[in-house]
Amino acid sequence: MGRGKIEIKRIENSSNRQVTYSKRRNGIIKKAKEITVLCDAKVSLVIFASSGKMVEYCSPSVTVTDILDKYHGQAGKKLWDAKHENLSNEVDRVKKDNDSMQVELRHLKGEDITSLTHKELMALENALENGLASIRDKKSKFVDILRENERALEEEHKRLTYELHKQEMKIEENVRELENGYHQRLGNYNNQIPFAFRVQPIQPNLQERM
Amino acid sequence: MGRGKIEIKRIENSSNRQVTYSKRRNGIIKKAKEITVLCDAKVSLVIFASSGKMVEYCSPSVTVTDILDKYHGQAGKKLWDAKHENLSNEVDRVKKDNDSMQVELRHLKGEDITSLTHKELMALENALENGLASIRDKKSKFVDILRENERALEEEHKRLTYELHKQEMKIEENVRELENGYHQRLGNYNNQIPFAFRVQPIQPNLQERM
DNA sequence: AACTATTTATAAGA
DNA sequence: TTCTTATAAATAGTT
Repeated sequence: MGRGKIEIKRIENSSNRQVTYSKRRNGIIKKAKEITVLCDAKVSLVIFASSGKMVEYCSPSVTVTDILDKYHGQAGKKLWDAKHENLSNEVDRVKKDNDSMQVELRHLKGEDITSLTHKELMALENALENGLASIRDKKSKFVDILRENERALEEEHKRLTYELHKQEMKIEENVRELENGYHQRLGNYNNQIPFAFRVQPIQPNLQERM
Repeated sequence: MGRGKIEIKRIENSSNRQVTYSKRRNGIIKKAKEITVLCDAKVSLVIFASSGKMVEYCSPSVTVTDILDKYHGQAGKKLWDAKHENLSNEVDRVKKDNDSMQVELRHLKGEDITSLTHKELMALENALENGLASIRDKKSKFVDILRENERALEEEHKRLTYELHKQEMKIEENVRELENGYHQRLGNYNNQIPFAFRVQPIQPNLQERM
């Protein structure tokens, strides 16, 4: 890639060699940066000129630890971590917090999101907020209604039970009276009963209100 | 240097990213070898794919030990700092995660809903939908229970009404009989009444079931 | 260090 | 992954 093709062998002219070194070194470092960004890769690059001068490139987040791990197993990591025990502990602690919150979030959250436009989202947000609010409202009103219905039914039941009981008492009284021969009071008694025991719907509009 | 110019930014398509990684990794290694030969340089090159897989190139006669020795001399401190910085960054990053999750939780609970970003809104939308679904579910179960209670009460009411009606009939019959002078039947009649009108709780566990 | 003719690398498409 | 090929990028040699 130049005016002429070159063989890959040591450049004997020291000045040319120096120039080529400089150009290619920059080229390699540029490539290293690019692959880091383009491909999510991590690069550790160290180049020594024949003069002994060193240049290096490390992707963010790549450390010597990574290289040490390769050559010395976990020893290197442990060595470094020992010096950063506090920091590591904090990382672990906060990560634990993170995990528990992530669990909580996952419990509260739904499926993945398909791509929507901003406007659609805003509209959806409003709709959902309104929906939630009105549902909560509706729910609580509904519950109130049902509770009221229930209360009314229980009321009615008590009343009927009471009326029945009263009825029973009167019957017993009638029996006693009849046995005592007070025939003339039965007519009055009969007139007192029917009103209380008319059969009628208790909550005729209950379905509508739900 | 391809069919089209590309921006140096993360390649989102993972398959393209993998292919590009593979090509460029080979390219960088080739360049490293070339500069080694052409310019008498020494190169240590370690590349980690995002998958974690590592490849490396070291110029002949350069060992990692050599490089580490150099580091200890020239750049050791820098690397130590870099390591420290990485940990600090990680702490910061995880703490940031924490904060954002806390905010998200608050949002899901309906607090601080104003001023949300696009993504937050999308996530919130889903969460709200799920919340709605579970509320509806809970609501409908609750309604079922109340409906059942109501049905039972109406059942009871009907039964009581029926019993009262029966009672009334019998009373009328008694009246007729009394008027006709069938005094001896009243003793039997009196024995039939009490069972039906015992007062008892209709739904003793109603509160629990709500 | 700039310039540019050329080579080389590689993005996109099979 | 590998091959192909049009094109972008790197760079050898020159100024």
